[in-house]
Amino acid sequence: MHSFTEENYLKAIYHLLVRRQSATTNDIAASLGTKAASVTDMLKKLSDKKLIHYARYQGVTLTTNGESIALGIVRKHRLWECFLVEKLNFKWDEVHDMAEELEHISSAKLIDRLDEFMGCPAYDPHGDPIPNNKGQIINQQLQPALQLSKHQSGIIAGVADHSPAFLQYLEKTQLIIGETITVTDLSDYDISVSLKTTNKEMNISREVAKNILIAI
Amino acid sequence: MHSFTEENYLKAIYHLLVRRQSATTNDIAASLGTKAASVTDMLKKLSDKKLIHYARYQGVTLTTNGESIALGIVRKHRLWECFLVEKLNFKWDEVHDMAEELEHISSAKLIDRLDEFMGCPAYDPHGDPIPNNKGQIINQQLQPALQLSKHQSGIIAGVADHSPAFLQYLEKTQLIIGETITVTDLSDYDISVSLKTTNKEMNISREVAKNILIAI
DNA sequence: TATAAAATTTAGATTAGCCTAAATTTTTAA
DNA sequence: TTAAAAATTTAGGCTAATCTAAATTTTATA
Repeated sequence: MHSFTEENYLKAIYHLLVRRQSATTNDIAASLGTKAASVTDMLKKLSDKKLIHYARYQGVTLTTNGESIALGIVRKHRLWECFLVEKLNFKWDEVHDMAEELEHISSAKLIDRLDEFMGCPAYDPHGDPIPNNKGQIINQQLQPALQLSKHQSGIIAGVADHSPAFLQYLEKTQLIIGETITVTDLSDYDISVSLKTTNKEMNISREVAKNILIAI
Repeated sequence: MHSFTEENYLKAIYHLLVRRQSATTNDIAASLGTKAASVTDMLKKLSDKKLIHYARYQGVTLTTNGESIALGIVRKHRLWECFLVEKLNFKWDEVHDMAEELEHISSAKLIDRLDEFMGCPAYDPHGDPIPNNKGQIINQQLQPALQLSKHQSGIIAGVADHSPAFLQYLEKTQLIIGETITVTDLSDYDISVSLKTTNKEMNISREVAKNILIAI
């Protein structure tokens, strides 16, 4: 099959394309914690294998084949996260590193059985959609809570920041997936957003509001 | 931590020491599917890391540290096999290769949670004992069914051959872990062993009888 | 629109793990 | 007990993935 390294490159490229519509050498290096020169080497190899479209100095996109491998990795990552949270009782901020290893377990049969065991979930614990075994994935239309206008309500459906620190903050303040929030105040000169949930009212920073994603 | 390769060497050495009381360069090479020269290279490295006791031309043994790493890998392998069989409904002849990958997932917390989730099983689906999280393992006293004398009974508790072909044969003939068998005939010039189980009587070859392990 | 800055690629090395072929040591057996 | 066979190690090389430093290309800006 493909090496862990190749899989990680394809996944990083996939995420960059989804989140920023482009994947450049430097961006890939930053997201993998390697150097640009190493990325260039790997881009040549992935290009030779027809997993990416690559022209020197021009950035990359995934071929159909490359994208389907990337989606397979994403599927495994997210299904394992479901398992870790729902069956092994891990918190949503604890599972990323473990899933980062588990996503490279190769058996397709295993992942399909795991999918079944988990009841074929559509979303992982962070609200990210799980590709099915054909590589089809729900195209989420979410917006940052910061874009809600005063008195507008929405349901928390995802996060734009997956860092443990942010996830722990949300857990602590009960701003979790599925919760309905209503913006009570939002002013230009104030650095915070006021909102209420089912149980309480609170203030969050604009930075936090930017990273809480609302279903449209 | 340690590389997958190092872990695989330590595990192979552990199994050789358990099964044959010695681990030589050629044996290690054979069990890992590599060449003796490669093994020598790795033995030097493991010795430098104080994971094995190694003197040129003399074979190896594990240090306390090396053995505890090996037992950790064995623990993970066998717990994942339990999970695959009991939760994901795989057959006992299908799980080896998947467990071979899963055993390298590093998180100790994950494996302890998995242990708990599975109800802290003492044995894996093939009857092999599972080390606890302190590296303690039940020392099994088993004997090949071939050593039973005529009219003697015993309970199948393990297998000496883990190959899918052998496991499938046992499955098909219902000679599975926990089954009580009684030897009805066993003669020097006959190449087969006659026995009866709860439901039926049958003949098995001496080769098969040698690989079925009975609790003493 | 030239030129400085930023981004990217190339060149040349390094490390882990593996290999083959040759040399060495140990074991076996005549 | 010594010569042949077997086991093991050494020597020298290969590949994948990484790095730094230097060269090249693109982009931004004065």
